[in-house]
Amino acid sequence: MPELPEVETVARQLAPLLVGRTVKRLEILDTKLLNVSRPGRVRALSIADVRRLGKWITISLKGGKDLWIAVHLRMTGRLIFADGRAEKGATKNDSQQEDKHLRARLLLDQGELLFTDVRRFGEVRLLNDLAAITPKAIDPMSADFQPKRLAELLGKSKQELKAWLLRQDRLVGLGNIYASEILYRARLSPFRPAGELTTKEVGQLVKATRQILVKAVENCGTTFSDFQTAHGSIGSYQRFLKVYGREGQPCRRCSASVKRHNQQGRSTFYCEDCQNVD
DNA sequence: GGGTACCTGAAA
DNA sequence: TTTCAGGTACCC
Repeated sequence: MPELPEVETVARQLAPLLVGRTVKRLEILDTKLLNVSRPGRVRALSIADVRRLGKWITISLKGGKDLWIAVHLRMTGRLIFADGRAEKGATKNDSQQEDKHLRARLLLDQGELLFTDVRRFGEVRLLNDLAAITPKAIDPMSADFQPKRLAELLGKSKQELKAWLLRQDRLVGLGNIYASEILYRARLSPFRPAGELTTKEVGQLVKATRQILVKAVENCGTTFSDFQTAHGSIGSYQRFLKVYGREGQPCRRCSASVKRHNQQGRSTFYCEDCQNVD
């Protein structure tokens, strides 16, 4: 579920809620989360910082030895802050559903952070440093993301552009929704060989990527089915999606029917006319 | 590089 | 019953 804008949203919302709090303990409820060794180490440390690192959310703990809690949401992970007071709005049914998928919880001096994950692909790690999860690839929201740099990365790749955009070893953070949206905005075919873009097209790609990501972050990401922000509310960028999930509906620019095509086991949405697809 | 697997649940 | 899902690790 979460791509860069959703992860950024969660990190930004969690920061003011968590920074300065003291950790009481970390409870691991899902035996699949084997990467967390000696969770007792977090006890009495205070939270100094919360940020996004690629698609990871890192919580930095200070006091004695430095430690980081890192969370990857994968497809259906959620990090929700609960202030401890009973939630009047939530029905009993909702909370029971939530409990069923509760995989870990971080208890604080005030409130707690809940990690829930339906499909159990998500990860929680306890790290002494961030080396293992620090991406070598470029973050498309950073100042390093420039046309010249992207052109170098694209090189002479023959891989289809949509598939190339999903490769986290070149760019970190794009996923299946935003890859389609970005290509639509840049008016580029998802099937073009990545290394054959002209200089002008690489420029369009950079511009479209920045614009889409900025607007998605401003709108707290996209909620299709699962995604929730740290407050348990949903994102609103789905209102702005031009092609993703719109198979058979008219293109908002030219009215041609939006197409869906399976590319390496994943759905790609596009407009044949606007994106010059043969 | 491209398929397949990991897991669960909702929708077709 | 089958297909699909905001991700990615691991196999040829």
